[in-house]
Amino acid sequence: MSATKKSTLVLVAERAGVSIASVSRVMNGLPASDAIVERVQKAADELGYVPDATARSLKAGKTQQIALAVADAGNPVYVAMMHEISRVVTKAGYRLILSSTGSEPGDQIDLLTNLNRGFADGLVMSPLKVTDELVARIQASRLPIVVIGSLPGDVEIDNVRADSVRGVGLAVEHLVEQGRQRIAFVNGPVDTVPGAARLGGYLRALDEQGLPHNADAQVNARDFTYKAGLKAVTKLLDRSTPDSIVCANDLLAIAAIKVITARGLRVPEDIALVGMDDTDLAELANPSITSVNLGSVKRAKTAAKLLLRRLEDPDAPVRREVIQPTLTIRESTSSPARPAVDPAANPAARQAAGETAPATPEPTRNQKREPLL
Amino acid sequence: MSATKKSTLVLVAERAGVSIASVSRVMNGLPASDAIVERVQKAADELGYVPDATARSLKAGKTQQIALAVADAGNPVYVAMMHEISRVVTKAGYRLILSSTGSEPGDQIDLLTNLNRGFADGLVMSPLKVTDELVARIQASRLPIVVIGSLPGDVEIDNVRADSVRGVGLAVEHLVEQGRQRIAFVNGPVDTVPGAARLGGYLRALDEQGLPHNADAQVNARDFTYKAGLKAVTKLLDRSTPDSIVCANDLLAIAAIKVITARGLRVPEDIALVGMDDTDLAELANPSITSVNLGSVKRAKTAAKLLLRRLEDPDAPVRREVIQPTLTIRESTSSPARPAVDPAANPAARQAAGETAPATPEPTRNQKREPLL
DNA sequence: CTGTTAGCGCTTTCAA
DNA sequence: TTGAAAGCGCTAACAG
Repeated sequence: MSATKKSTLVLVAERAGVSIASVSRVMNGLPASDAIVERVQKAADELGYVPDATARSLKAGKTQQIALAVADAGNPVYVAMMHEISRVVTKAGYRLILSSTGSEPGDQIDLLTNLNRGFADGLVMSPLKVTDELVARIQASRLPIVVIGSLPGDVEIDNVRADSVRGVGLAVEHLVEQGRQRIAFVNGPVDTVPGAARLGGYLRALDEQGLPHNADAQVNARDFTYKAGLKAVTKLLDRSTPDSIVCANDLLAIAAIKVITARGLRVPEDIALVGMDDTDLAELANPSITSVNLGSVKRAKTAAKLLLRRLEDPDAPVRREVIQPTLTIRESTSSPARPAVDPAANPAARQAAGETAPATPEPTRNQKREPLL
Repeated sequence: MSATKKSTLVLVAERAGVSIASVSRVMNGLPASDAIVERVQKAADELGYVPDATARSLKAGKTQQIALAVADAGNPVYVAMMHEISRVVTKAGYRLILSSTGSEPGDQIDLLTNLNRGFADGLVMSPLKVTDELVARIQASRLPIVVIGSLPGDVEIDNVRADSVRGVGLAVEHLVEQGRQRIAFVNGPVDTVPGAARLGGYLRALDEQGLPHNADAQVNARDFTYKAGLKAVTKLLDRSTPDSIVCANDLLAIAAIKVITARGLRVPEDIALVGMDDTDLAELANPSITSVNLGSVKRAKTAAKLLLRRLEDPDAPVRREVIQPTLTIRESTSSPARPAVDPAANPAARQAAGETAPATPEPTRNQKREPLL
């Protein structure tokens, strides 16, 4: 299986007939006479010597490793962020350690304790739930930590977050512009940071648009997954007839497509759909999903850079960055350009007009309205 | 930002009034008198002492870290494998280092050199392309390496692979059973290990089924991505009229759905579809995609365990495992089972049967067919 | 049972 | 310029 034994400074020094200090200098490009450089290089090559990372770390007090902790590793948006962080820190000469944690604050706290073992020089984390204790622990940490996601008040922690309130606002505004009035909301758990923020954004956006709040038009999935989304959307459609839905992430939006089309309704004609996170899934979906881009990649990149900055300057002032959202418009909200305005032939327009049922019978009506699930 | 300075064995020893050896023993649960245990524990608690991982590593010659190198980190199947490996090694007390590499063998070779720096105890890798040099380097590696994916001949490297030839066979057989005869194949690059294997499987399966080879019915996407898939499928449909397509992975299959529906054709009625890898995407797609499960999670798990085994027994015999594929049947190949009841009256049932539109004209039909792209 | 001591492999004064 | 030597924080002989 394996081969040549591991070679060390000492071995190289012996072979080159110099001191270990000289070998070290040559390996690090420090000044040395040509003669020594040459002999050391030769010996090192022959022995296939490469400096040991652990020994270096011990000596330097740095590991060149950065840890990443995300709660919901199954969500494509975190995968995308992970890749971006990996890219940035690798370029800076760091290795990335994946510290999968559960979604509970306790898990993250365990991780913080563990971090003190010094296996990494810093941490990027994106907690789904933030408790006072977690915040306290982060602040008390000996190692630099950058948090992705909203943090309460004015805690002095390097932080980069999305403006998801504004993000939901963009979604709602867009739908209103498309003539939608009954805008439902499929959220994840509201005891999570994103869940709470997105709900707040939804309610605020309704107010801004002068639309009424309607409890029946809101539903919370058990978590931010596709499966939970199926249940939530089913529940939603069982008790209300929205002309559009804002989903708190793209997975929930995909679930919405499934449920909607399974009921014989169409996206976007009958129900328009906006997702959030603007992950690859939004593009892959059929129809593709208009999605609020919360700048996940940019957040990831910024977070990584913030950490690198603090690593080289521990006394730099704390930075709290907010990434502005944008809206990527796709098929799920593209209003069908209908030539003649015959409400009966166009359920979306009909609903937009605030009419729940036409006075005259209409062929597809019963089929479409019939509750199926 | 930070807080209490780092505390070491020495600090704890001083505070407890004992030797550092005693502290070490207590921290490691080695025999010690109750009195000492108590005093050390107290001192350690007060100082918030946790043993330093780097120092331990240097002493022990082990890092408790495992590196993972996958070429195509964007592909959901690798993400799934990553999670599984993370799960398994974490449970065994290892940290996982993500070593993203490019798809070229050169990148992987660089990584192997780097591995010799000893930042990890072992490596799990899944190279997209395998050259003789890469194989040689793996064999010459001082550290245990497990390769996920096919390896040439009988090289003595711990290895776990999928039987993708059989996998494609399952797909083709299934389609034939569904009455499909003109089975096209959308592959990725054939200069990759999976690309080559899947092509081989396709040709062989055609032979076994007594179906003719048809060059027009085969196309290779530039890579295994959605985007490349769009192009490839477009090209395919421009020059042939298959009644079904086997796609070399789920991303390509999703691309196929897009292109097919954009042309006003239906999946599965006009063209049935089988993907490969059986990722979450296959379930999320609309219609959901029948997919060959190549045991990615099981492969990942097996690979991780193989590595752990070798870590504790470097002289264990080399193992080469093959994971058998299965087929997960979903909507994209479900033959429309027409119920006695009038399908038009029940859209959900129609959908569940995998039928997007009935054969006979029906009011909403045209709306549904309307291509959105 | 407990303390002393010698390294793990490296970087970095400090002298020469 | 080069070498000798002192540790980084820990574990594991080895004495006592």
